[in-house]
Amino acid sequence: MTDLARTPQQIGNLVRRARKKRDLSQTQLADQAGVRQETISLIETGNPAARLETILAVLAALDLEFRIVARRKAGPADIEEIF
Amino acid sequence: MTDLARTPQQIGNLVRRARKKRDLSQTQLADQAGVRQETISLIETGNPAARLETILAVLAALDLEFRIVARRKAGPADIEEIF
DNA sequence: TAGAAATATCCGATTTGGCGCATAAACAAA
DNA sequence: TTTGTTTATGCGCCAAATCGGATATTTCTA
Repeated sequence: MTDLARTPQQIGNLVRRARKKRDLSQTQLADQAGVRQETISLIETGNPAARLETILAVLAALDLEFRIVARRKAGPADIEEIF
Repeated sequence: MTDLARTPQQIGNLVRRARKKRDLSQTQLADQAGVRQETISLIETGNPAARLETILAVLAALDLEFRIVARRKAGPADIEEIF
């Protein structure tokens, strides 16, 4: 599992994976993050216009957080992100 | 400089710092990111409702990127973020 | 201190998130 | 297949981002 998050799609995929790893439904995650199930669905499917604060709330609910780092070349471990 | 990005404010601060380190004006950064100078201003001042894709575009223009990691306790190095 | 450069604000228009509420569609299990 | 769960959509609404265009306002520098 890569933690590279360059696109809304990648972020959505990571959120979905983290949620499932914790055995949470979208509704449960939505409750914890203080948003609606619909919003989780949109984020996981890569909604590019999601609000920053919403993403942050969802990550926090998953015990995750963003880190800002220097852009690196996407390596072999990131191949999955291409498709 | 911490790369912890839990709030719109922290993200805004990091963007501003990275921009200045590269000696770019908001207008120059805005051009590179394909947004308006006003938008950069809003992001740097911690606009919580910024669009995800806008943030990503700005980070890319600064050769930065998000990484999603497990939430950690904010340590001494993150004190600045509190104020 | 004057003038320029940089940043913060404002108007009107368009677009869209996220809300409440509701339901359809997809999936899994019995 | 049937039922229950989960996820994706839909409608109307309000708030706000972002845009084009422009201007205050703060900051720096010559």
